[in-house]
Amino acid sequence: MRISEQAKQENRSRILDKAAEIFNSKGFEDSTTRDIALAAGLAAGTIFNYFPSKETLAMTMVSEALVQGREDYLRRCTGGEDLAEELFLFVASGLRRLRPLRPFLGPVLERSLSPFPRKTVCQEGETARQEHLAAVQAILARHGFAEAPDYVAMTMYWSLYLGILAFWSNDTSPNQEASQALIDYSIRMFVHLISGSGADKGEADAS
Amino acid sequence: MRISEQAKQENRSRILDKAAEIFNSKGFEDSTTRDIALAAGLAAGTIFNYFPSKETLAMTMVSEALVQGREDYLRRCTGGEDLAEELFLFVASGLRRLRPLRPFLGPVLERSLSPFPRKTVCQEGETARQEHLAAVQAILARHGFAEAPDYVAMTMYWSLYLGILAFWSNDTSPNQEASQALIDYSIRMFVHLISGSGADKGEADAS
DNA sequence: GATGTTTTGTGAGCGCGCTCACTTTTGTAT
DNA sequence: ATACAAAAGTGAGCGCGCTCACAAAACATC
Repeated sequence: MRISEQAKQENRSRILDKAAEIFNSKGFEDSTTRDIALAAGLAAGTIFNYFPSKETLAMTMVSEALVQGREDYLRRCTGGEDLAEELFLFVASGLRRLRPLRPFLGPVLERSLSPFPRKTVCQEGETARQEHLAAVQAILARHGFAEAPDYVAMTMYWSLYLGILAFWSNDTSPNQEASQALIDYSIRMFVHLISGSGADKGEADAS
Repeated sequence: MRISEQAKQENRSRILDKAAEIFNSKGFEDSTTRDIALAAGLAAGTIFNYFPSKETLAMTMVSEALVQGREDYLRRCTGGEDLAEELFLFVASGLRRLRPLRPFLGPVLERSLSPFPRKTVCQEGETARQEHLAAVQAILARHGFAEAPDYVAMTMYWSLYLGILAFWSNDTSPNQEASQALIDYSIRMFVHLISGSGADKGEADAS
C-alpha cells in the first residue's frame, strides 16, 4: 500500500507539472486534457481520476500558490503595520506566488472565483475565496474590528479584489506600478468603508 | 430582395425569442444551440449564420436590455439629482430591463463582461462595457468633473458594478433590498473616490 | 503461489459548440 | 421562361471535456 500511494503522488505531481508547462505555453483554453495526460504518460481518462475537471486541475495550482502566499504574509508581517499596510502586504504576498501562473490565470480565475452564481461549482475556487476572506477578517479583528463586517462590505471587498487580480494578470507596466496603484486605492477605499460604516445616511441596516 | 430581408429579420427574432425561452427554463449552460435552432425551425448550423457564438446570442439580449435601460434612465432623469442619485438611477434602470433575463444571466455576464483578459472576445460584451462606462463619464461630466477619471477609478467602478450584477442576479430578498444597499454603498464609495482623488497620501501619480 | 477483492488505468464513446462543403432558394438579366 | 449569380440553409463531421464499462495491477488471505 505504500508503494502504490507513492506512485499515486508521483502521478499527481507529474500531472500538475506538465499541466503548468502546457498551460503556460499555450494558455488555459488552448491546452487539452488529452495533451496533458499524454505528457504525463497517462491515458486520456486517467487525469480525471486525479482531478474532477480541467478547471479544478488549474485551480489546484492557484490554491496552493495562495496558501503559500498566506504563509509568506504571516512570515513577513511584523505586527507594526497599520490596517491598510497589512492588507496591502497580504494581497501582494498572494500575487507574488501567483506570478508564475500569470500567463494562464485569466480564464481560470474568471471561472472559479467570480461571484456570479453557477451551476457547476469548482470546490477549489469556493475554498480559496472563503479562506481569503477569512484571512481578511482575521486581519480586521487584529486591528480592532470586533465583529465581522456585513455582507455589503465583504461583497465589495471581493469585487475589488477580483478587479485587482484581473488587472494585475494583464499588467505589463515595468514593476506593476499600475497594479500597485489600483491595490492601494482599493484597500484605502475598503478601509474607509468599514471605518465609517453606517454613520452616513441611515441605510446601514443590512441584514 | 425585400421579402427575403424580412424573412431574415423574422428568423433572427425567432431565434432570440426561442433562445430566451429555453435559457430561462434550463439555464444558459444546459441549453444547447441545437435545441434553440430546432425550436426556431432551423437546422443546427443555421443559427451561426445569425450569431457567431452561443455567447454572442445571449449577450445580444443583454445588450439590447441595457440600451433600453439607458433610454429609460434618460427619460426618468429630471436633472435635479445629485451625482450619487443619478448614478443610482442609471444603474437601477439597467437592472430593471435585465430583470426578465435574470435566470440565465450569471454565466453570460461572467464570460462577457469580466475584465479578465481572454483569447476569444465577445464583441457584444466589449461594446456593452464601453457604452456603460461612457454613460458614467457623461454623468460625471454633467456634475462638474471636467476630465475623465483615471484608469484606477474606472477599473474600480467596473469591479463594483460587476459585483452588483453578480449579487443582484442571485438576490432573493423581497424587493432586492439587499442589492439596493450594495448599489448604494458602491456608488457612494465611487463618488468619494473621484471626489477626493489624489489628495490623501501622495500616491496619485497613476499613469 | 493461488484466489478473491479492491484500487487504479484505459480508451471507445457521448454530447457539446462550432465549421464548412454542399444544396436550395432568391433575385437579376436576358 | 431561361440561365446565371448571390445569398441563405443544411447537416455530416471535428475537437473538445468528460464518462463509464472494462482490463490490469496491487494488495489481503489462505
